[in-house]
Amino acid sequence: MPITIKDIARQAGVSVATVSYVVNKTRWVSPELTERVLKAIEQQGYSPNAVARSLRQNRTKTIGLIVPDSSNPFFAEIAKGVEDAGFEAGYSVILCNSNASLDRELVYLDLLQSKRVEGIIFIAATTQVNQIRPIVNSGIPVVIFYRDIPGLEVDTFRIDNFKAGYLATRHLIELGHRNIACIQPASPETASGERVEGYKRALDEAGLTWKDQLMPRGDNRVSGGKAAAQQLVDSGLPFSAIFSANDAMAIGAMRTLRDLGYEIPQNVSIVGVDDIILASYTEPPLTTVTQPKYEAGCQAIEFLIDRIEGRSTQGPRNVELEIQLTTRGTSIPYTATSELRRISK
Amino acid sequence: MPITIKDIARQAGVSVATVSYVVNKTRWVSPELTERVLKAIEQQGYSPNAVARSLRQNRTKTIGLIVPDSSNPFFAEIAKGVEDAGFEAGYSVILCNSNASLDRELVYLDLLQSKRVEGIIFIAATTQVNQIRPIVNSGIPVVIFYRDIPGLEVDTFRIDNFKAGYLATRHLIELGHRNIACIQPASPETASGERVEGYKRALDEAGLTWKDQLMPRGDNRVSGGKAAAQQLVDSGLPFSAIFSANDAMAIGAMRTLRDLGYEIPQNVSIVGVDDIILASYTEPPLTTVTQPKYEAGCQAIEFLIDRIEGRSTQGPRNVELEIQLTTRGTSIPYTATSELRRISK
DNA sequence: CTGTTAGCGCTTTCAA
DNA sequence: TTGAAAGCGCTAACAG
Repeated sequence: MPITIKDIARQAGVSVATVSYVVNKTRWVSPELTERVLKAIEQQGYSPNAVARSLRQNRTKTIGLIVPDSSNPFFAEIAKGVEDAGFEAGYSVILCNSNASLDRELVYLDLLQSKRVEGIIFIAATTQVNQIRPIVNSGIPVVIFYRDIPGLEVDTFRIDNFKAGYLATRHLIELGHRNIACIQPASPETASGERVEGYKRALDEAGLTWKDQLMPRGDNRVSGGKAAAQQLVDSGLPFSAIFSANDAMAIGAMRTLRDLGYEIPQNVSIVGVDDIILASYTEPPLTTVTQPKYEAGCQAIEFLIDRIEGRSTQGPRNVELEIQLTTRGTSIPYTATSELRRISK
Repeated sequence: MPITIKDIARQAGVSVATVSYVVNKTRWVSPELTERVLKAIEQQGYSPNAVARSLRQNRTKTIGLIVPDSSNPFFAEIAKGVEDAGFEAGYSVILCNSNASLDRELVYLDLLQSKRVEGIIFIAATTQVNQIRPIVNSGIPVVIFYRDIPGLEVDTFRIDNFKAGYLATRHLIELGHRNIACIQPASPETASGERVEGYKRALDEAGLTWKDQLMPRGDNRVSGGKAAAQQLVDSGLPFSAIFSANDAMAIGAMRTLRDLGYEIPQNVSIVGVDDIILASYTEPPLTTVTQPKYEAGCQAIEFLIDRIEGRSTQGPRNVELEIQLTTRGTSIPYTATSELRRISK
């Protein structure tokens, strides 16, 4: 039996309306009454019931954030941006991990709608995002990350994955590498599949060819990178550099190669994509293609709030996040030792 | 103007009560009516308003999670556990980053209370956590991490920080190290201050002495570890091993030492505490004292729900999380080369 | 300048 | 087996 507005009104000897008005400073109230109200609030430790307010005003000041895995540093950065900028604007965020499960995405989408969040930031785990349609049609603003939903009026944030792959590969080519392997994502349908296309294009333009045996697939995690690197070595083909479709796999590959006696970058150069936090802390630090994460999170919720508060009513905006090559320690010019193989220890 | 229960009742030709009963399966309704209701729901795309329900039932099925920084992998792991176990139990979580600001903690505490969350998991940024008192007294269940609040009826989760420092240092002593430095947290009042006490005790027991010059302070971040390592080297005193009060500083120290020409672990062994994700990915991987994070998050929300649902009404439970030494690559036996200094590059 | 009151959408008692 | 209606706590007309 928590304290309600009535209790305060009673003690202060005013109407509930007056209490509401002083709490919200939403109309002029005489100093005397104001003081009596504030005193009563203070004394009783009154905390206005936001649930009731939300029902009445039809505003929850809450948004939902759906990510595949909030403990993945990449998404954690985005989430932090969302939370920070949301806080500034007076919005709370409900954190939802889909764990890359479509089912769970659906459950959460329903839940968020039911809780009447005023907007949703959706980082879908698969390209199959049509599930979002009913929500969008119901009129609640949505921002989608890294996915394209043709024919849907939503703001989207994404990077040019093709360009990312292209930039990374081009960098290796400019360093003089000719035999450049590629660690691909498990499924070409994933967003980072396009990164591989960028890789191919860069090779093409340089008059180089790509070979299936030098393009093993991984599961997008560190473990997948390890397995892929093993395949690469097992193929027996020469290579002096690797483009990995993401940092996690690049890091896995680094570990395996080192375990097999290769030195990085002396024997093989590696470039990733994403610039996850781990990338700065490998030894040597990983050269990668950076994209904004925290900032993207901030911007996403700002877009959302713009729509929520009716500040932006035009058609969908598609933001292309800026990417850039961050040269660190894993990529060096091709030299005679680049393809040297150490004896396995 | 979203669809309400009335709209469904009207179309189905039943009372709103009946709609409510079929939606919640909370009393028997004849198959005919049930079907009519479900059809109407389907057709109109009705989503029950959880806000109204919460107001009526006085239950929000929501908990608040306050962490210093959700993008810090350590807290991110805990948060993931909270979210996962919360989801299983049907609870949503509002994510709150205090950014280590007392002010922001207070704002969030107020906000959560206002939103009528049913429980709060609070990872305070400072030891100054009395701010939580009013909330606890208001009757809402709270779980506190890593802090002690004498005289307050809250469940707490913590690790034995003294033991962590002791275990780590003991390990180095057993490896034959005699000159063991310590990188301390900036403020001895922080929880990890006790870790330093454990360090001292281990030295004492081994008949070793500690010197202030070999105990520089850092700011608990990677950068602080770098500065501290520099101080250590500048002191000119010999040391063959370092105990760092946390992993972040240990990682910073590793980088600086390596930059100064030391090899790790050949010239100096390092042990940290926390086992943050980065610790597995340094080169070599960091020896550290591990504590459960994801599991602790799960358990914390389960405790909370036990109280919320009245399943546990006894006095406060104080959980001591199990810690253990995880030996990886940065700690090796003392040898003649352990104190060798490389020429700075 | 302040108070009265309807009503937000839902659950649940009570009555039929 | 179902429905009518009160009421959760608050806001915001409207009235005075």
